Formats: sequence, C-alpha cells, structure tokens
Amino acid sequence: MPGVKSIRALERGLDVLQALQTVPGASLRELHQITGLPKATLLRILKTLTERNLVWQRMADGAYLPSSRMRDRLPAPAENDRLVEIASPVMARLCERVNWPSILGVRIDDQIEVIETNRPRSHVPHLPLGPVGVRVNMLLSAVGRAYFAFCGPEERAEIVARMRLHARPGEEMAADTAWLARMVRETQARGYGMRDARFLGETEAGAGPVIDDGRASIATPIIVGGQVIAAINLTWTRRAATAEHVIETCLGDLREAAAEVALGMA
Amino acid sequence: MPGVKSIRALERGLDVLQALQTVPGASLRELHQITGLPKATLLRILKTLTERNLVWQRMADGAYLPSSRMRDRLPAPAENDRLVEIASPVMARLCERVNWPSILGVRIDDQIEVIETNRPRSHVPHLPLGPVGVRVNMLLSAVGRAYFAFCGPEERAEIVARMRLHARPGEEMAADTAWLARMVRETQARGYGMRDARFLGETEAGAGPVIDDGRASIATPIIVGGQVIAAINLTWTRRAATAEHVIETCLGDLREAAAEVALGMA
DNA sequence: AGTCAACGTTTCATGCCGTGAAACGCTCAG
DNA sequence: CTGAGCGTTTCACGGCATGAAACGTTGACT
Repeated sequence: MPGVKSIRALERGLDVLQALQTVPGASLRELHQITGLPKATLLRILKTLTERNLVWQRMADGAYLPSSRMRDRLPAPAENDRLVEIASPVMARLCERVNWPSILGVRIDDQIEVIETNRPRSHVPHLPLGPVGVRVNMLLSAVGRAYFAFCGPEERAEIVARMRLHARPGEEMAADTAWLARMVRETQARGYGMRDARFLGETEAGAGPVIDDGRASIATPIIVGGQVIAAINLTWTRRAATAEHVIETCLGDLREAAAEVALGMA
Repeated sequence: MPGVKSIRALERGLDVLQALQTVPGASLRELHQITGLPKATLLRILKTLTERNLVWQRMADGAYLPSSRMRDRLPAPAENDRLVEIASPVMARLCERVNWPSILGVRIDDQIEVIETNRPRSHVPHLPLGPVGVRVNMLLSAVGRAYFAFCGPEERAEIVARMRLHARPGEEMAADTAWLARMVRETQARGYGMRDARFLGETEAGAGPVIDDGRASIATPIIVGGQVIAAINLTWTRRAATAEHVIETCLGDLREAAAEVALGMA
C-alpha cells in the first residue's frame, strides 16, 4: 500500500478528536491554539464529530467533550488481538530481514493455535503455512516445543494430562515421561525449539500424518513477566538452506523479534 | 451552529471506522460492499486510519481490524460526564419549550453541585445562574430539596450528619429534626422541590446570605433504578410569572425531561 | 447604562485535493 | 496453463474543503 495518499480532511478530524481526549472540555478558542486549525474549519469538524456522537457540547460553557458513548462502541476485549496487533509489524520486519516466513502461536488447551503469519510477505512461493486458526502439534513442532519447554511445570503437567485424555495422532509421546523430560531439557539448554524428525505437518483436524514436508523450523518463546504467552516460528525449506546456516544468520533476528513483542506486551 | 456544514471526507472515514468495530477483520472487498465506497477511496481512508493507529492490518489474511490501543486513549471514566452528556440535549429541548433556564445538580457530600445549565439557551438576560461547579444549599434550594426528599432515609441521615459537623450558613435547620421531617413530607407529597422563603442564593464558598434574589424555582429528582442520582431545576423571575402559572404550564415538561434523562441513564 | 474586548459564527471566492472509473498485476484455485 | 477474484495504481475532473475577513453576540468593566 505504498503509493496510497492519506486524506488530509480525515487526518485533521482525528487530530481534533485526539486533542479532545487529551484536553476534555476545550473551548473553540483552545482547540484553535492547540491544533492550529482555523476556527471555521474547526467548527465544521466539530459539527461532523457531533453528528456522529463522538463529541458533544456542554451548554453551560460551550465546551466540547469526547462522548462517553465511545466506550460502548468498542468491540469485546479479545486479548489475543492485542498480541497480534503488536506482533504483526515486528514479524513483518523480521520477514523482511531473513526472507523466511514465520507464524505466531498461542496455547489453546494442549495445542498451539496459529494467530498470525507473515507468509504473504515472504516471496517464497508455495510454502503453504496454514491459515490463521490452524492448530499445531505441541510436542513435535518448533513452536509447540518452544512454548512447552519454557512454560511452568504446572502448565506442562496440565497440557500432558489433557493430551493423555484423547491421544490425538502425534501426541503418543505424551505417555513417555522420560522422553518428555529429555525433550524439555534439550530445548531449554538450546534456548529455542526445533522440530522433531517425526514431525507431523500442520494439519487441519483429521488430516493424516506427514513424514517429511521438506521444511524445517526453529522457534523462540515470547516471555512477559516471567510467563510464556506465545511463540514465534521461523520456517524454511531444507533444500534451500541448512539448519546450521539459518540458525547462524537468523536466530539472532528471531530472538530480537520475540523480545520486541514481549516488550510491547509488558 | 446551524449553517455549519459537516465534512464529507471526515464522515466517510468515521463510517469506515464504525464499520470495522461492527465487523472486525473485514477485507477491502467486504468494506466495499458494507460501506458502498469505491475501493480506491477505502484504501486512502484505511491508510489514514492506520497511520493514526486506529486500525491495523493482519498480515495472515490482509484483514483490517480496529486497534486495541483505542481503549488506552479514552479518558478516565468520569461517571457524571455520562449524565451530563445525556441530560444536555434534553435540557436544551426543555428550555426551548418553557423558555426558562434550568440547572442539573448531583450530590457532593452534603451539597448539590451544578454540573450543567441551559441558561445560555434561555433568552432571558441577566439571570445569572452560577457556572458549573458551584455548590448549592441542599436544604433550602429547590434542587437540594428534590434530591433530599427522594433519596433513601440512610442517605438523608448521612447528609444531615455531615451538615451538623461544620454547620455552614443556611444549614442551621439541619439541627431541627422536626423541621426536616416536615420539609421532606411536604416535598414528597407535592412531588417536586420548592425553594424556601429564606433561601440563600447559589453562592460561591464564603459569600453571604441573600434574602431575596427575585427568583423562584421548582425541581424534580432524576430516579433510575429506584435511586435518586440527580435533580433538575426550573428557575424564573417572580416579577415575570407567578408560581401557579409556571407550575401549571411547565411542571409537566420538567417531569418529562427528568423521566427522559432517567431512561437514558438506565 | 455605555463601552470595549473576546469569542463564536457566517460569508464567499479560490483552487486544492478528494474522487472514482478504468486499467493493471498479483495470487490462488481448478 | 488459464481464469477469476481481489488489491493496487493511474489520472483527469470538478466538487468541496478551505481560511481570511466581516459580522453578531456575550460578558466584563467603568
């Protein structure tokens, strides 16, 4: 969307609205010297904002105030939306630097749900990471392991317990406590998650196992306040790059991205 | 402010913003068929809204979403602002019908604070009801009595107790339990508040008593959920109209106004 | 009562800039 | 490989946003 010019008249209106949330109860004269806009223009803007019930005028002193109805309009506070909004531009920049796509995942029960991906920005064609909403295996994928290894022991126990209930394909190892402990230990020591050799592709519910999709991934957790809230992926095709090369050139960027998102969420 | 035209470009931008809070995650095509605006125009609007951090674009599917940062921008939830915002247009219409000014007051401790006035709309010159923020005597004024007589007995007891602590001028009757009881009984029976003959003007802190300012008032409580939250006044000059005449012609309108505000606050 | 300053409101000529139809190009599905 | 669907860019037109200036009203002060 470069090449698209923004609309000045709209910009000015939003300026005034913002000024009124900063200085509630400003008079026309005050708005004039705050925004620098001519009074005639301000009058038209205020008329428009008032018609839309974003602003109202107190009769007592003629002051303009932001409407309390703005609060009603706001959509339900979907917590993950805030995460995606903050992570989205960071992931865009990450992709621009390393040129491999990423996904952002959060835990849903005992799986990882993909809530954002920068794949459309990566100019690697036909590397179809699933759309948002797809659930990813927690024990074998890079994102899953990054989350699983860095969350607290209680949360890990809860996840394992859930897995044992329905035992989806690819979650057989949930029964092997020794295997789980070793996987966690290795991931923690390494500092990032890696896919298992026996990885199951990121499948829609009910799809069968994939022995080898030709891809490899690493993933780092996003930790805010000592708690893991999500994990970021980096995926590449094994025929185009070795794991060693990607780790050497991209792991730092991936970690920085995770840290930046964590900072924004704090 | 009639004669002021609103700004179409701003209107359209606000339309899009509103559409996005109704349908979070809309694509350009969806916004096109929701708002009816050409896609080129939408692109410019979305660019502007994105620059102002009111909207952001999810990379995964290119959908536009309202920013969660909007919540941060909102000023502190001043409860009385909502009341004034709802009451303001109602009072404007009331004044247009009866042509006498009103005040809107809420209880602050043991006084009534004026939080809105339609006096500037009444074309009665030099009837200087105080500016917003002025405190009015609770026992002798019409607004005060309307509030005092229709709030619960516990609240009345608290108010009286506070008054006895510092005994401001005009609050001497707080000591006379029998007088209070009779005043409350009469006001409740009448259904609206009236000024006392010994009324003290609406004075700034420290100003002296006023024996007769030539005005008279009636006031009705605003009751929502069985609880009084405020009271509305109607003031006139005694040399221009008798109490009987004003009560006959205006009391109904005053009561309707109070009911309308109560409905809006529910 | 009279005067003056401050503020909000209205007017109107100017040309900027918002507008939208149309052409283009990309991505994905079949 | 082909086509459809969607986002993006272009460009010429004229509607409409603009703001300086004149005007009306309000409130303060003497």
